[in-house]
Amino acid sequence: MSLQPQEPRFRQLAGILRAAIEAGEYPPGAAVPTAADLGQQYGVSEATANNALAVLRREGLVTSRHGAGTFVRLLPVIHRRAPGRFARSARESGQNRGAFDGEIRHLGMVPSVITHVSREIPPADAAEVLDLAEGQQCLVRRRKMYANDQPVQFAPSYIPLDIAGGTQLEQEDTGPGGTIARMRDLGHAQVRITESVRARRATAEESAFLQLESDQPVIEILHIGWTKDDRAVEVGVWAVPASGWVLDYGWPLD
Amino acid sequence: MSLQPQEPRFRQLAGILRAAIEAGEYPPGAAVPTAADLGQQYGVSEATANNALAVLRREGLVTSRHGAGTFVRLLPVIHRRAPGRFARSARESGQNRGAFDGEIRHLGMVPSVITHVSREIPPADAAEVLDLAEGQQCLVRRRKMYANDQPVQFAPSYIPLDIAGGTQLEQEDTGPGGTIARMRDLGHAQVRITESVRARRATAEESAFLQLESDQPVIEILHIGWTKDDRAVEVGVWAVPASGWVLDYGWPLD
DNA sequence: CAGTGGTCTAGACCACCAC
DNA sequence: TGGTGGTCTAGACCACTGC
Repeated sequence: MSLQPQEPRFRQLAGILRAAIEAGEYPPGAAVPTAADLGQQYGVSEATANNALAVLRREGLVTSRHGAGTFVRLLPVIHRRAPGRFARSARESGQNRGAFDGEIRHLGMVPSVITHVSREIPPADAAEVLDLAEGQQCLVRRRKMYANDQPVQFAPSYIPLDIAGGTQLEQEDTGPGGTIARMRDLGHAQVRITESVRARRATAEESAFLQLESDQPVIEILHIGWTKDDRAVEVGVWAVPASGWVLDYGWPLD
Repeated sequence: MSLQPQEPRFRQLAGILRAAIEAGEYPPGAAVPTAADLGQQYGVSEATANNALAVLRREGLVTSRHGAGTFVRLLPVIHRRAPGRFARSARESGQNRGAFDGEIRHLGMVPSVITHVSREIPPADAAEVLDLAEGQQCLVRRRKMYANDQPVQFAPSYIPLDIAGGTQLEQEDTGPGGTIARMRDLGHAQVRITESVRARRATAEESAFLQLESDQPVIEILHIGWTKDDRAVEVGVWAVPASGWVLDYGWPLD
């Protein structure tokens, strides 16, 4: 098989491989041919074949293990149902992990979450939303979420210390109903959620945890919980691999 | 200035340029140095410098004009307020363009929209949501949206012909309140909206219109309008450059 | 140890732009 | 016509993997 000169060779080759993967010729977990093999087979240099594989890596369709090979991604796309997940009914099935649990189990995978709690100076954007003075600490609940032990979401949340200091919110396990229920108990009931979604390159921390290679972007969900007097009392700067998730939103129309 | 060997040179160089751009050293619209200049200055090959520029291109931070140079992107990030834009109050300021108009003008830019109406066989995903038989046509309202004459959103919407055929929905101008108001007049009032957001690579059509180079992904918004008997009566498969937009959602908490 | 991924260089070629 | 973007090759080097 040979390549036409109209579109760049590496892009054509990426297209051929993409089609083969989507057709199931290389099932999830399987190794795709090495750059050397591809170059041989399609009459291009190894560098060009590598370039084609890099395209697929950036799309999240394959992952490469240095020295071992290039493999079709294992994880199916995860759907996240946004408004529903924070409803009281969803929260009461286990500390706000109910929604994530369901979404992952629905795909036949085993979910797990590791929460690490600390006090830190939040990143500038979170500090601004929380209206914290420069350099002021807050509570950080850093959740790391996995499906079948593969990292799928990095979800740090920031809560002001005047609300959370010394309370159960500083425990790893916040008990039934999760942080939202505890904040309500403390007199800081959230009545409104906003989420701002964007694609951006990953931070070093996100990249390390999510095992992102090359230049795979993430989708950032800037999650904010508001009280009835419009104070932001919980801010989440959550990141998922851009290629691996679909975010579902819905609302009634007047 | 020289480069450390720990991180790949092209990535370090991309980081230096990114910092310079964000610091305003190269303001929007300005040309960044050519690959040859960068190679000279930082002691790397031209190919490596080009690779660094490719990183920034994929991030949407710069755009290249073949034969002319590489320039810092002109457009600021556009915020899209999702639930509010479809409320009756927003719709009544001019055929559903009220929300987009406001968002662009808010950035000090001039919005414009070109609508093209036709009958076509919709893409498979839209056909499935609309519950159309294979090969069956529907109405397509293809909206192309610009800010300062630069394309920013490609927004085709699909409506079944048993609803839209021969009605004002087949006109380019749907009148006050837009398609939602006309569908209500026709007895197909939408009572609920869902939107599914994902990042993916652009189709050929999207790529051509949005002038996406290299492998810039888009954010797809799969917008669905539902009637009270849970029929999907309007499906939009809308695409925006992933690097140029923030999507804002919000909802009340019980 | 050989195979593989990943980076880098030098040099080449072509298309396109501006002058 | 010269500068620039973009692609491609051949060849090199190193880190890492699995045997």
